[in-house]
Amino acid sequence: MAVSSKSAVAIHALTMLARWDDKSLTSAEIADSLRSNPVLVRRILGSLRVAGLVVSTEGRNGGWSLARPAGGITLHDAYAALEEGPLLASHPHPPSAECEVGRNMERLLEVEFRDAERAMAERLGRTTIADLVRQVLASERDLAQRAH
Amino acid sequence: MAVSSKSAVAIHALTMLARWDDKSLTSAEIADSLRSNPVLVRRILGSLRVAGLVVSTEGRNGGWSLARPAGGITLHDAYAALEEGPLLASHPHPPSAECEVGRNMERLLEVEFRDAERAMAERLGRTTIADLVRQVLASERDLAQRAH
DNA sequence: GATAACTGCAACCGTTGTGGTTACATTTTG
DNA sequence: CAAAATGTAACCACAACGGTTGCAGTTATC
Repeated sequence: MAVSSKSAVAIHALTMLARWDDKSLTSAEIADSLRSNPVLVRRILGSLRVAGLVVSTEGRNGGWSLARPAGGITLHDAYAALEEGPLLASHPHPPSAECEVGRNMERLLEVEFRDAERAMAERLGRTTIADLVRQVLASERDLAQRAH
Repeated sequence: MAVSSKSAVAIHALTMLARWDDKSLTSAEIADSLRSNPVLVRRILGSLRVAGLVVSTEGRNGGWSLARPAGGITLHDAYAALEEGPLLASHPHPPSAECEVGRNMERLLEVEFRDAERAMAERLGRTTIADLVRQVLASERDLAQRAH
């Protein structure tokens, strides 16, 4: 378990905002669904706001809503808004330049790791929040049908 | 920076073992190149041994060597030997089943995250330790040539 | 204008993982 | 036996995470 659950929480929240995009949701409502804490939710949504994915309004009847259509927000957008820096960490400190391998390793690894990250980012970028809402609605439809 | 630098250290060590595979290397020699500590190196190489990537011999003149040809060891092998569990963490605890989104999110996210991880793993699996040794040797050759 | 319902934010807390280190038992070679 | 190596356990400082309390600021409603 390397990457924190912040991205999962963010995607969950974004999906809720997209599912009920006729109104705005409060951090308390989202926290209820997550079985978590309003402050935690506001922290994460705050990062999403900085990234331009959501907007918030203060005061009574305030809350959160999407800043743009759910079809234009990918899972990678959420990930990138929360996780900074490279996914795969290189050496904790520069290796020895006296060693034939040491003086080349950092540079070579950087290329490999960057490509690996890009592969993951590309995959996350293929799914949008709108896709998830569609899947949620489809699941609920199936569930209702099976109840007969 | 989400994934620890253990994988980077492991790949560095494996590349050294492959570069000088006529002899065995000690944890102290590898630690020198990493500017790190022999105990740390033994810890990480210990995991690689469990994964069947390297072998060690105790006692005087002991040390470490590859358990199989460097062309058959990929960067993903090293990564998998050290990092356990999913890369992308899902919810810290199960969301509310009362929420239409909550009761579907975990299952949907698991698919997305697993696919993203697989994309990264696939990329890491394309490069072998032998590839890195070749690149190190090529760099050194260029460097020597440029010295004229 | 007071009150209620929100966001925004700072300050903590306990837990976990990381990188690093010391110390020591064990194994093997010279 | 002595030297050189692995194998481990124990510990430390640090950072991040998930969570929580408390409170200031903002806004709609009565």
